[in-house]
Amino acid sequence: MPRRVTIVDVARRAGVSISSVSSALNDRPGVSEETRKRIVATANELGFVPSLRGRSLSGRRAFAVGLVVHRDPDVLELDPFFGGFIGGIEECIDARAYALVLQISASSDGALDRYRRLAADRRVDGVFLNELEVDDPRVGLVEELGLPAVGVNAEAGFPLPAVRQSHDEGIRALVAHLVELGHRRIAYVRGRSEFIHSVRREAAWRDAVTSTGLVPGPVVSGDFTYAGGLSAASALMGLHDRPTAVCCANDLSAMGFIAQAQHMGFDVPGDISVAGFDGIQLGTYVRPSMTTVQTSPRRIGFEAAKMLLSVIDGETEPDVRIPPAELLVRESTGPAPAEI
Amino acid sequence: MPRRVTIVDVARRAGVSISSVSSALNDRPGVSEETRKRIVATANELGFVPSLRGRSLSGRRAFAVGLVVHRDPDVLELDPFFGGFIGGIEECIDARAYALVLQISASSDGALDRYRRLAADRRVDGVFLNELEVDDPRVGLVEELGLPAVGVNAEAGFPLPAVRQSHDEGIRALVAHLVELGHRRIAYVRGRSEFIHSVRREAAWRDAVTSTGLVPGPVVSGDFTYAGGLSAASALMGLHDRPTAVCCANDLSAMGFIAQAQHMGFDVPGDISVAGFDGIQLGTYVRPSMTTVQTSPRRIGFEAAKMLLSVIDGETEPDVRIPPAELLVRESTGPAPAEI
DNA sequence: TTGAAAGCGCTACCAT
DNA sequence: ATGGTAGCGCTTTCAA
Repeated sequence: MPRRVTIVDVARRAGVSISSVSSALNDRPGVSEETRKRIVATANELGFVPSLRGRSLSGRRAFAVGLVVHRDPDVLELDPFFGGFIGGIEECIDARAYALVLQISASSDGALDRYRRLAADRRVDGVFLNELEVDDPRVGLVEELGLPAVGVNAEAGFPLPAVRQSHDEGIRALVAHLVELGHRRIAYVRGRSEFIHSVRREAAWRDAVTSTGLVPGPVVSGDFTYAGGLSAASALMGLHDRPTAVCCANDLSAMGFIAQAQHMGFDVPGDISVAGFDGIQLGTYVRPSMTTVQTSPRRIGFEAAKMLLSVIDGETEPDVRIPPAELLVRESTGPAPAEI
Repeated sequence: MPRRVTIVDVARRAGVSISSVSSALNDRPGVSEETRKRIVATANELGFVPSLRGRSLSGRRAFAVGLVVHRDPDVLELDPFFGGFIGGIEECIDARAYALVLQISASSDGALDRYRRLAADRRVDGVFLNELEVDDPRVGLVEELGLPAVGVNAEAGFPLPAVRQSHDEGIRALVAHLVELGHRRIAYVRGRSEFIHSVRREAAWRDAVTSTGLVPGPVVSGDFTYAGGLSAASALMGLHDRPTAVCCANDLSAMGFIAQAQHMGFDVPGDISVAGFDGIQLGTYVRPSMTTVQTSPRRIGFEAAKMLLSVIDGETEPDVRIPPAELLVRESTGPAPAEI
């Protein structure tokens, strides 16, 4: 293993001082164009790659950002959201030679410790705050730690810079679509109410239904899971005045709902229209293919990363809005049954 | 933002030299028990957290390991495997204060560049080589880069240390299970043949079938995807001598297969028994619940991380074998139909 | 047992 | 425009 080429080697070879090399390579003023060229050439010739560690220690930067995923150890299959989200982050930070440090915290309280350690070790220059909860303790924590952070799909009044994709328009369009199909009893399968995006989606559904003059149908919990969707269907489809359409908080629970409804002998969408939320790949292929509201995890990741890097650079960033999630009509929604 | 507490502060406060502090805090010999205690106490009192950057620069360690996930940008929903795998890695490395750097490389050739950058930046001390392909170029690359690496589910003769979970026993048990149920025409839905685990599973299936004295049934591609499973079912179930049972390379394609078979009017498992591979959560809930061979991503991640840390420490590690993947009989497999 | 000091590789400031 | 040099915070010899 040959010794690493350092800035000293470049300086010596180019016949200049290391400070000139540093300035030249970082596009800082104070070097003549001529010397800069020579230095760059020498650096290339020698295959010089500045040491991240040296830069980190000196420049007080980790050149990395952190994402803490809060998942139960038992349910450690990552949400479909994360693939795109992380892909978007990467797409952005890679161009600036940053890296992503991923942490998975099994226990709920453990998550906060991860942020503390990340900060104590100065392992990252900033973090993403996603899957925000109501009164999320992380907000206070990052402030206390002095850790730059950006929120993802935060509620209004969120004290930190945040990127948001509105769900309201998509949900409104979905409800309008259902109403147009003749549905009058539209139920909702909610997610876990500690998450603000869960609360927000439900509120959007309620508003949308109400604003068409209808009374919101029954609401049951679906827990964002397939199993939750199954039991939600059992509950709703057993009702006396059962709904003719149902909006689910995410695609996974919608898939469970459809499976259980079919199992109970109902036709989808003949007897019951079911819509999901997220726009996961699978929804394209299942039968019936799933009507959903498609979000943009990749775009969100990209913008959040861009924002985080700016915040790290000390800029005060205005919030960013991603174009709203859009309704995707497929086969799981159809005309309301004539009678019931 | 108060200035960070450094080793100098601790040394001064404890009335010793910084080298003594370093030795004491790292459990190195050369400090009396008495001084060590005093130093530890002072460090705690001051809330001293050693700077990762200082340690990195001096100790030539990044205290991080890397995982490059190779995914198409369009299919950026992470494989269910990764959740558990990453969880296992974390569980292991967290105890040693290492962190995981995750990269997602959109393009195929880009993946190799990620390893190069990771190595050039000395951003990580080692990497995981997973989803190994036949003649995988990464093997030569990490050797050339001098980057410590461990393989995950590598083939025999793999030149680097590797952790493996045998699939053969599970697949053999699965085939035995099907044969016992009276199946004689057992087909296979393969994954993408560039992956060695894909090749390996198919070979295991073939061996298992052959060793029971039967002739292996038809093999079609399922691409590891739900959509692939759909088309595999179209192909196989349209055959004149169609199989009565089918083993799929993974759960996702099995789900697609089941959906399409049902759509074509076949009963699962009445007309066709379908088995998956992986043991993803969803398989528990779908109808019929899925017979599968359950792997241990978390355990694999844990052992791979443990091995990688050892390799980084310069130890020569023997390969590790995880207990074999086990057959999980559920509802998607049943007695072979009497006639056809 | 203890401590001084030399790195590690860079950035940034201050002379020249 | 250039170069010298003092950090950054730690580990690791090597003397004392």
